[in-house]
Amino acid sequence: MSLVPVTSYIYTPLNQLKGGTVVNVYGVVKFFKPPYLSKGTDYCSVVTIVDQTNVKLTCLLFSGNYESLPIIYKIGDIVRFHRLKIQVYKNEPQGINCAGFASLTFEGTLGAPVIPRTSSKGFNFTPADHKMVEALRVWASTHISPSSALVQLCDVQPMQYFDLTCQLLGKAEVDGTSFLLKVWDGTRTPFPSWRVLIQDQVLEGDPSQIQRLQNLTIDILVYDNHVQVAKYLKVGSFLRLYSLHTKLQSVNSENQASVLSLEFHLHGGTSYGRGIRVLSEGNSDVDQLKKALESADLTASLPPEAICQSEHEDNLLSLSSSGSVSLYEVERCQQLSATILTDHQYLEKTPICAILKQKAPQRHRIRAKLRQEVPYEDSLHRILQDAATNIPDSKLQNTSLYDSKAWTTEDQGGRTVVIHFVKNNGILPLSSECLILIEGGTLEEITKLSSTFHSVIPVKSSQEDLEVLDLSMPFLIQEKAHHYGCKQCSHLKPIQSLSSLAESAQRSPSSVAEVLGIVPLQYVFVMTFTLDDGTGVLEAYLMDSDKFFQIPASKILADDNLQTHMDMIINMLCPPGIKVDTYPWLECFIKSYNITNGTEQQICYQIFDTTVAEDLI
DNA sequence: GTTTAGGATTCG
Repeated sequence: MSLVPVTSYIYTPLNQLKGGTVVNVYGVVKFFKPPYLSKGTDYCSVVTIVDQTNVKLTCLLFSGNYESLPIIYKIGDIVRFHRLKIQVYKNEPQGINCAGFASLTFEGTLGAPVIPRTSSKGFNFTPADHKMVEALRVWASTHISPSSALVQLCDVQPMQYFDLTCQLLGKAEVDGTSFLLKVWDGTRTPFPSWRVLIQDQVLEGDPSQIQRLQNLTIDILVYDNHVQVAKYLKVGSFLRLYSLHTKLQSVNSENQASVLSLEFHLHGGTSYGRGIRVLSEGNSDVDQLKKALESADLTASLPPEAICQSEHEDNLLSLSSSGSVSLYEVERCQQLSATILTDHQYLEKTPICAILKQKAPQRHRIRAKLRQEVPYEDSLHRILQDAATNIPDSKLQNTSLYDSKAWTTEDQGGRTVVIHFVKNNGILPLSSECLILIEGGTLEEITKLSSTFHSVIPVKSSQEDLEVLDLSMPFLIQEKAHHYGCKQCSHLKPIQSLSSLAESAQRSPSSVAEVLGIVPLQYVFVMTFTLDDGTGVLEAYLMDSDKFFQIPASKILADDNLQTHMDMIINMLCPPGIKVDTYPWLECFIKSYNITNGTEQQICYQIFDTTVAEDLI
């Protein structure tokens, strides 16, 4: 045993971590929450790193001293942690700081100087460390999506989360739960910033500077836990605000014209790394910001002009003055468009709020997101559940048309299920050729039965005869093919009408529909898209046989692959389980037209000449 | 000396 000072540290690759050990690690920051005051006594920072083994490690770092937590500015930064304890949480290794924890942080950009950011004094840094940082930079450049380029205010879009690098010009207390920050980055937003009402005397900052830069200055409201942080920020300091949220609002001004303004919110909580961090001088992003401030377009700070829809329609057309899409780095379809236009590319974009104020007929190009979460299976479940409360009538069982068999479930509140096996000339066909009617079945049961029997019709008992359910429900199910009827045009006939069908016709959806008085829906995708671009919401119809989805509507019922394909497209347009804000953008052409509904005039919108982008299908 | 949080957007 010798007491020679440690001159070289061993760094454990992230795929070799064992619970209960204390290790030294290097990694690229994949996610982080800037230090914030925890509910306990310490500041907390959550940092997820990854290394060349492609294994991730989430670290919980606590300290009573804000400065001693890693000085991470953005995703892609490289960190070195010494004396990190590895524990196991939810069956995964997790890092947590322990006595003697120390960190260094480096910019992750290839070629940038290797200068550690740290509060540690007398830290050890060798040529081997230098190499380690360089190696991680090289690896990250091909394995980590390039760290999000700086989003400037001229690039921001309505309805977006992004990180903003800016200088603080003014601040003011608004109320207990919100605080106003006035900031700028030298560029001008595509829509004028909202102005948060405050009492003049509470604004801290240079009023003449704020006045001079008013058209380059935005108002940000920060809430809840961020208020404390905001209070102590120094006017003039350089900041990064993480996961700032934009929202475009249409506000009626005094003269009744609508004025659009862009709101900036830093919501409460720390989800997605929401927070504020003061950037130190010498940071390359601060240098870049300073250059932008110096070269700020002073013509952009000419007298105020509200963008007014009735007078300056043209000003509204472009959502981004730079014409570029947001640089916040996510999948292609989230920032570009999941759809492409097949014609009329000359049309410029119009915000929905402007379209809603115009007369029909018109043609517009829009960029919006689907708003609805598709309730498809849920609504089928609901219709079937409703139908199952209807008590099957034993008088309607075992007729000349069908043989019936009834069950009562024991563990489901005595739900009764009746299956009626439709006969052919008094004889039951083989199950693979048999049409059955089902009362009280669940979607799972119906799906299962449809794989055994040729066709399934969900029914319920009514006064005289069985009848089909709500036409929101398929009237006929054949394996995975769901056949729907038109709610408006169908005039339902009793189920006994099936007895007029010949054997082969019993299995044909069009024949079944005809005798039951159902007008089958034509093979056209008919959908209502609720489109939202942050300025307004518009309901547009899509009536499409093959163009939009590039799937022939007539073929989809019979083709599993096409159905899967369609599901994928729909899931891509409105991914289940995520918020609308993160849905992909859709660029669409819509045309407006007038309809008369009784005495009421109404404007409707239909999507045309738009198709789902090919690289997404 | 212990707890904090344990990534996974607000709803103002």
